[in-house]
Amino acid sequence: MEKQIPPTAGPTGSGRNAQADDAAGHLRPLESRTRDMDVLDALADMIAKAGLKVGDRLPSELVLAQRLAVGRSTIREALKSWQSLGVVTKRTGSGSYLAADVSPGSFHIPLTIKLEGESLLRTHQVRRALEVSVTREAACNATKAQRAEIRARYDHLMKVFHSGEHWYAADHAFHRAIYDASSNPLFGEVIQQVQSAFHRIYPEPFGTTAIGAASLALHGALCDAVCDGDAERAVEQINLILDETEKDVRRILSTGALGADRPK
Amino acid sequence: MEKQIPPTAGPTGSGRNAQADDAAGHLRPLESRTRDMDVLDALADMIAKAGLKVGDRLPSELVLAQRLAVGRSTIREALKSWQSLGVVTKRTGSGSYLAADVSPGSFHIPLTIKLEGESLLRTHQVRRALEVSVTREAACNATKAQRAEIRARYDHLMKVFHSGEHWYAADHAFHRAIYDASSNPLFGEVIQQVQSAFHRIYPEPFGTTAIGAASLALHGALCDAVCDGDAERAVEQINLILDETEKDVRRILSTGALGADRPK
DNA sequence: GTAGTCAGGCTGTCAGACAGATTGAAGGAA
DNA sequence: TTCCTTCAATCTGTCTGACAGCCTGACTAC
Repeated sequence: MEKQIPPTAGPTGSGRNAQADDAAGHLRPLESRTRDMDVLDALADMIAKAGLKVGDRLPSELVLAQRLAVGRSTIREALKSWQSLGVVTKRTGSGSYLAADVSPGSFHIPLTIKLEGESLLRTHQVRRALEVSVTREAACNATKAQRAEIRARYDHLMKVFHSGEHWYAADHAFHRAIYDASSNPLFGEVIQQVQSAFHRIYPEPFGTTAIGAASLALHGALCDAVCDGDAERAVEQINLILDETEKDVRRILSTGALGADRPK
Repeated sequence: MEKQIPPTAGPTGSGRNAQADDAAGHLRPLESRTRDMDVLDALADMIAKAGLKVGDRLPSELVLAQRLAVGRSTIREALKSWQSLGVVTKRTGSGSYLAADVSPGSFHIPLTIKLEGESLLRTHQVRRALEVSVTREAACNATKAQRAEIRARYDHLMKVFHSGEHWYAADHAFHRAIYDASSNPLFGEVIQQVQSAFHRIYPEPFGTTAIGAASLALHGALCDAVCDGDAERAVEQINLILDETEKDVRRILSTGALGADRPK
């Protein structure tokens, strides 16, 4: 609560030699280039040039070490970094597989979340804040093709729902179409990551029982509003949908279905 | 656009053997317990029991390896994980330092962001969505002590500003007090992480030139509104503040101060 | 009190080794 | 032919030992 910037807190020098302190205040700790970082840069370069896609296998650690002329430990530490950041997945005895886009200029930040009793509700509130914004943007800025895509996704969701199959993926695709239609793809990224955190706490697809014709109707209204470019009505609808979800979350919380869950 | 869940995509089985697919849909890949994870669990336990705080130094790798009866490589890989997740900071020749709270039940998710021309603006838009919500919550739910804290932070900011010293830390502390006053600490976490991404793209404290009496007045109005519990006015003020910031961002973008920046 | 020097501790990196998992191909059975 | 078993090559996970370079604190000189 007190020291916001533990490292490099530095000056705030109050008194003598103020000018020197002031000058030092403009300095930032220069990151000592370690070897792992160089390895990661090289790998990112390799991935781009070789055109590796998500799911593709990377060369073995031994090969990478020999090619880059570094020890295998260094390669392993570099890959460990990417692994914990979700960029690659490692399979013992098999290899390392690309799990996210490493297009030049994409980077990764870690997000720390405390898991407490009401964390489900909290992630949901964060989601709501973002969903409202992204829905408004989508309604205002979507192109014609994007509106068509949204409608197609909704039609598909409706079909899947009525067929009695799993609606989860279709619902996901529908919402994702809305994220994509907003001019800011970052919203979708953050929402999906927050949702993934949500589902890491409570793994069930969740809502399986509650979704029904009512929810589907809300989705339909949302689809119409976004496609019509009616931002206010769209926001209203997404809030209603999120209200339903929140009701589910509260029900889960009250039944205490969430126990000694220890992620990671 | 199609496969939302690349790993474990599984069923969506359309047709025969639907029930079997249905059952499999409830399965999730069980993470093979590797040694690093056990090490991290042990470390988290140690940190909790020893009461280590942010900034404290962890035991040396050698000591940890001997105590846990594992090789130093294993310790190093575990710490590498935490390092890339921002939980610890490593200093060559010195040791590993705790950089984030590892309270039992906190976990971390990676966030992938693509860095493009307008990414500064995009992170700012995400921040706005979250700031608006957190400000509203803070205005509605803050306790008396929290309101007092907010006011104290503002007073401090004003003092620092008028003294001509660096206002960056004080401004940060002021906003953070508002995050803390909302009943949902997750907002603050996400905002700060998004901001950290922002500053990784554009490292300057930024706004150094633009902040002035006008911005300070806006902060004052925000402080008053939150302390009065006037949510609507508070939201209005935070939007005005963010408008100013956004103006700065657009100025930076237009001057092309952002060049071949390659984070990580 | 400031600056130089030095020893001990610690991290970064490498090489070599081995167990266990995985995979794809060879070979045998139906 | 097709399916199943077996097996060897490959790869990751982990450990050990080693050395260079950085950091820290203590001691010393001015």
